[in-house]
Amino acid sequence: MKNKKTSIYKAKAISGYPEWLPEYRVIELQWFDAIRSVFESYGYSSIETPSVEELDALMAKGASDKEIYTLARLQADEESKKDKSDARLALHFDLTVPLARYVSQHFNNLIFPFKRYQMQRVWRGERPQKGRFREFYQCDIDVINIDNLPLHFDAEMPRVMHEIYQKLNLPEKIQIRISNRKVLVGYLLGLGIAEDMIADVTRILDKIEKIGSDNVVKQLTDDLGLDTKLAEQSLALSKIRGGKAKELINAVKALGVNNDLLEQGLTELFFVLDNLSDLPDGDVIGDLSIVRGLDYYTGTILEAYIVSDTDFGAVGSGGRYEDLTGSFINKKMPGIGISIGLTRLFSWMVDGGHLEPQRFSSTDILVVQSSSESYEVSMQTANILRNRGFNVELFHSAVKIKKQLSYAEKKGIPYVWFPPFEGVDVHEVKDMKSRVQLVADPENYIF
RNA sequence: GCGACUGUAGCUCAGCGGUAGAGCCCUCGGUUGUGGUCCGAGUGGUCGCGGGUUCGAACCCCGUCAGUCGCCCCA
Repeated sequence: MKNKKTSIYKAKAISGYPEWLPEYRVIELQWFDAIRSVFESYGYSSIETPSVEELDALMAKGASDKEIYTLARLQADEESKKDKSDARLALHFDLTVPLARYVSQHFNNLIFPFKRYQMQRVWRGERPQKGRFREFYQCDIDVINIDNLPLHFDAEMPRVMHEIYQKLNLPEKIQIRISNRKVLVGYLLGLGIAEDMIADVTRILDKIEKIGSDNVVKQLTDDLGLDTKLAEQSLALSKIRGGKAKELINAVKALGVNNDLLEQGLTELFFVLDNLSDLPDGDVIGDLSIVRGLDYYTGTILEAYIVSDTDFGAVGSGGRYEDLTGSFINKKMPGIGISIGLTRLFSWMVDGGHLEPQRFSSTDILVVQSSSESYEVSMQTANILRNRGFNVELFHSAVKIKKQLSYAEKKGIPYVWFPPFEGVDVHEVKDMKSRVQLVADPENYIF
């Protein structure tokens, strides 16, 4: 190994691309299992779509403001770059657009309403930050149907979300906040705000919790030119928040704005909140400051936050879209879906020290190798134990027992097995925790 | 894309103009087949990179790259 230091590529983490040590990865896998079992308990089917889609497909919904990673071949020369036959590929930035493509493509083979779950990495080129990654897992469920989709599904989504957060053993409460874009948009239109300003106004209203009411009014007036009264009226809706469906609806009505869309939205929101009223107080609330991305959501919208750390950002979100597949197929297909931000939530747990590191490996038994001549007997012993269903590791060289025990200790392996060796013709097993060592038969020893 | 701060050993950091340091980790040892402690020894650094100032730069200046946090946006 004459590698000159100067030629070594210094190992370093790439910002925004998280990875965990084995003792935490185990827990991440447990999370996947827990989430999957809840998804399946509600009858969702699993699919997986490729990491890439054609760039045109990803952009079809006009989501061009997302930071999309495109793929390029290192060997691509000028000639092939001009080759139009190669469609440009890009990494998906969420799982909803791939779903739309998938449903359109496999339309004839799917059963509707199509309920699917998908747990995959997604990629976004945004600048990394605390809780914000460039590569991360999203765990999604969506229901998509032809022509119309019952409102019951709008209530099922937060219920599934709630169940998952319960299952993950989190140290802090997660709150699911629900609103309805028809309420928000209808209210603002009813106030007389121009349709083409709705997006800008809602974007600012969304910041109420982060920057406070005064600053919201300031931005609405300074940046958008709303007069102070209109700004305050706009804000009035966003201040409404609460658990009881009826009171929430009445509070909106008390603002005295009349608009058909608003009425429709209130009816939907009431249905959803009322349906969830059996859940513990504060776990699910109506919150009219919720805005969500403006791309395709049209009805119910929801976000989930860590109550003690809302600045950390949403750890789950979702909503209803009137027509998801419009750009892929000539059918109207409404849907509703949610996404659990697994990586964000998991990283919060790791960084906050909320996770108890697990064993480095799942090895149950380490079989000692006494000498190079005894390799055969050690291997046979390991096989016997492995055939009985245990996870067994055979130590990789005949070094001092001290080193082999130390290895087992560090890896958290609970048992060390000593096959017969010179002078001793029985097997022995040591319980690392109690330090007790006994004569044992690998064929039938009960651990 | 914009702004603030930070880059010294594998990790956490000290040093802040005069020949590179600590703790942890790792390796070896404290005799015979037995791990968590303790003791001793050792390996390991282009002080992010490139210029400049200076007799002399890890330290000062400029640039650059990277990281962290915030804005934007979002899981």
